[in-house]
Amino acid sequence: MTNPTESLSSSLTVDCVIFGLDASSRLKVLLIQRGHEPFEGAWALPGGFVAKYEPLEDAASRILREETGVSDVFIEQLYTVGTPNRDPRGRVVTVVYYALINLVEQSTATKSDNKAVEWYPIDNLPQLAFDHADIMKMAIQRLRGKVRYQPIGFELLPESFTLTQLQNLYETILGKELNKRNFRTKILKMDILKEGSILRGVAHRPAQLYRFDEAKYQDYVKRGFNFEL
Amino acid sequence: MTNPTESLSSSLTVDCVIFGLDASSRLKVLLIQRGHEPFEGAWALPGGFVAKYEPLEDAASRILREETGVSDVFIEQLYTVGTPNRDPRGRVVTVVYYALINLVEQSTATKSDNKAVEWYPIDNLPQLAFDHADIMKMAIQRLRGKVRYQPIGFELLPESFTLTQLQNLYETILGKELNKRNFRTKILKMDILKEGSILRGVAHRPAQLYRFDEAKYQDYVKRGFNFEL
DNA sequence: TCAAAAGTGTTTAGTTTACACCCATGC
DNA sequence: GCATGGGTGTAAACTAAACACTTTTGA
Repeated sequence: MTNPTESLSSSLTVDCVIFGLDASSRLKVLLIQRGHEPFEGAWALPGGFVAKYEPLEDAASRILREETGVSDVFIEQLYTVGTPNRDPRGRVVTVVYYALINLVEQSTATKSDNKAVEWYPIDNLPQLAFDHADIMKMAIQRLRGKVRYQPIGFELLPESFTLTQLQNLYETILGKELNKRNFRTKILKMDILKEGSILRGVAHRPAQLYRFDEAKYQDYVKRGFNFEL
Repeated sequence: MTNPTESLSSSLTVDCVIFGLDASSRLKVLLIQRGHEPFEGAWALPGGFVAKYEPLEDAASRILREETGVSDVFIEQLYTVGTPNRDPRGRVVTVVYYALINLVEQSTATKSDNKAVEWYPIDNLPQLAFDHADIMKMAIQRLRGKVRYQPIGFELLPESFTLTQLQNLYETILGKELNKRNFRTKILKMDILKEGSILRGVAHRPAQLYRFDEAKYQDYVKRGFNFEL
């Protein structure tokens, strides 16, 4: 039952955990160094206020765009934190989103408008401000869980990718090695990839490029198919 | 980056999707009939305001307790909705939680403090107020997804239960029949149930009662075990 | 011709699926 | 003794795991 006649004044913000995969299949996250108290000098997740009539997800997309110049990428709500004293200045409720982008194709123009902005590998994060370390942990956990039964891994890769790249991605996120033979057999048997061109100009046997066939996948889903790796 | 110096005044509420399993393995949800505009007469999820210094989950637990008299049960954040016009009276941001309780053991004392309160089977819901139909859909989807890879189903059953009850629960939530033989083999092989007494006084072969062995489960989890059904 | 990564064959162990059957009880 | 769930045996089909091997390229 919602009765907003007696309204609570609190700050509503949105933070973004922006995951990016670099050229060498390292999973990174975008952090911003705080320029003032509290936590001056510490690194924090990019975030900002939700405007008066702004949908939450729009706010998240806006922040993502402001910090990376990127739009039209995977973005999804992660969790809402509202512990009363998480910000020393007063009560702040923050809706956290996470986004997945590819660092090679996207021009990762981290507009350095006099703020320090940095991509940090997720296994080597600095000290984080507020409760952002907890949030990070949650985000990674969510990514780990979700990547296994939803085809979101493709969001981190370039449009066209090799099976080895895909496997590296899964190995990075899941934190364990996978058997090449079995990985290939399994993913190809799902029949949700379409073949593209051949990646030439490498000092070894050229690889077949694939892209995720969204339409085909949706079709299979309708018929009860479940992605699972 | 959170800087609450310029603060947005908006209403922050918490709603609860309270799932309950009745004696005949029907999955139900607790709804409240609205006594005033907007949506007067329509059914809605129980909810209420977050107090000034109240943690979000405490608010959810409080509402759950107020409506059902129940505490110390499974409760988890589901999603935060904040579409600008979802409440005709102004902007309301709602953090939705879902809870799992057992309707047989818990005294489901739906304190009828002059409000109409009702348990509705999830496959036969009335017209819902606000965007609560969307929220319900999300909650069911989450329950469906989560029940397969987290041992949360036990939260809906009494402390002691038979394997048939457990299977019925899974069949209800997943919406499909499961093979008795295979279900039993699989769940017992996980070795996370401990045997209890025998359920006597029934007009058929008495059943072995089991209870979920939380400690053992946590132990297995530490060693990399993943619940999966 | 060699290094490096792409890509394939095949065996074995384990799991899932499917079906059929027996068991213990109250009425 | 029969209806009603509780509970088990087992064969066949399918997957997963493991390992070793061949292929194609640039330098």
